Amino acid sequence: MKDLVSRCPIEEVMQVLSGRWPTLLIYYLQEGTKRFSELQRDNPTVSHRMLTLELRKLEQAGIVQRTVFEGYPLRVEYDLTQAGMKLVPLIDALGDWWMATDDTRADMTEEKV
Amino acid sequence: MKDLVSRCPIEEVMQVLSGRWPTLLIYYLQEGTKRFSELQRDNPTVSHRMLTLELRKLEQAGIVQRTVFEGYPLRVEYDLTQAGMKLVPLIDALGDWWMATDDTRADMTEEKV
DNA sequence: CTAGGGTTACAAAAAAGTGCGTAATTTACT
DNA sequence: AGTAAATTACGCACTTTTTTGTAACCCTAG
Repeated sequence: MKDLVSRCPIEEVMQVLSGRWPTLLIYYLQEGTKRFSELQRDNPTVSHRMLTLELRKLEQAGIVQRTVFEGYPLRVEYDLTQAGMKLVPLIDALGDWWMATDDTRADMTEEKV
Repeated sequence: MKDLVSRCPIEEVMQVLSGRWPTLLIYYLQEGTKRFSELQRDNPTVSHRMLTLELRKLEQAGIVQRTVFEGYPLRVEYDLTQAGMKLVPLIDALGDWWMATDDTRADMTEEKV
């Protein structure tokens, strides 16, 4: 992520949501408060490092709230913020659009015989 | 883009829309039919390689229609498909959300003094 | 020594940029 | 008239940049 001085809101929001993890994390956080390790379990293929990086990015973007509970072992909880929750239906709408346009699309899943 | 066998529509749609160019290209194509070179002019920083790759991806995803007019110099036109046009308001909604949540966000644009 | 939630340095992989080549016709120059 | 150059939309190979993964280390109470 370089400049983020794009003047175009769509470009900016896509900079946050682009990639494999952001929408997935939002999806899982939609289920409720989650701890770091729960998110790891929800998504076994994300590396430890990516998970921290992406959560930080979402936090900076005001989508995710990070709460640290001091004490040992350390506990950190993640939730969607108000803004993050408002984003959920928009992302869902994209998923719905994708499913609805299934037929109009060259099948990208199989044709690699 | 590796497998795209994700079973999750959101993951799949994000695989198409992720990155800097897809939404931008959709935005410019929304203005009407464009030729390759026009899109290049609309967006001076995209390399011709990326432009071809991204347009092909959008074509495969059923978002963009590519029409070749034989003859020399070769002419190729790009438009949004019906499905592509339906996607536009969803992307706009993301932009609106981004602007609306401007205040709830750690300022990512300046703080690098 | 473990758990939890990291950070950091280094390495591998993926994505993006660069520049040359191509086609057939038109325009430009001499 | 003859040759050179430009045009359009790429493809291909190569290099650079960016992103992601790996592994090691940190901290502290129990």
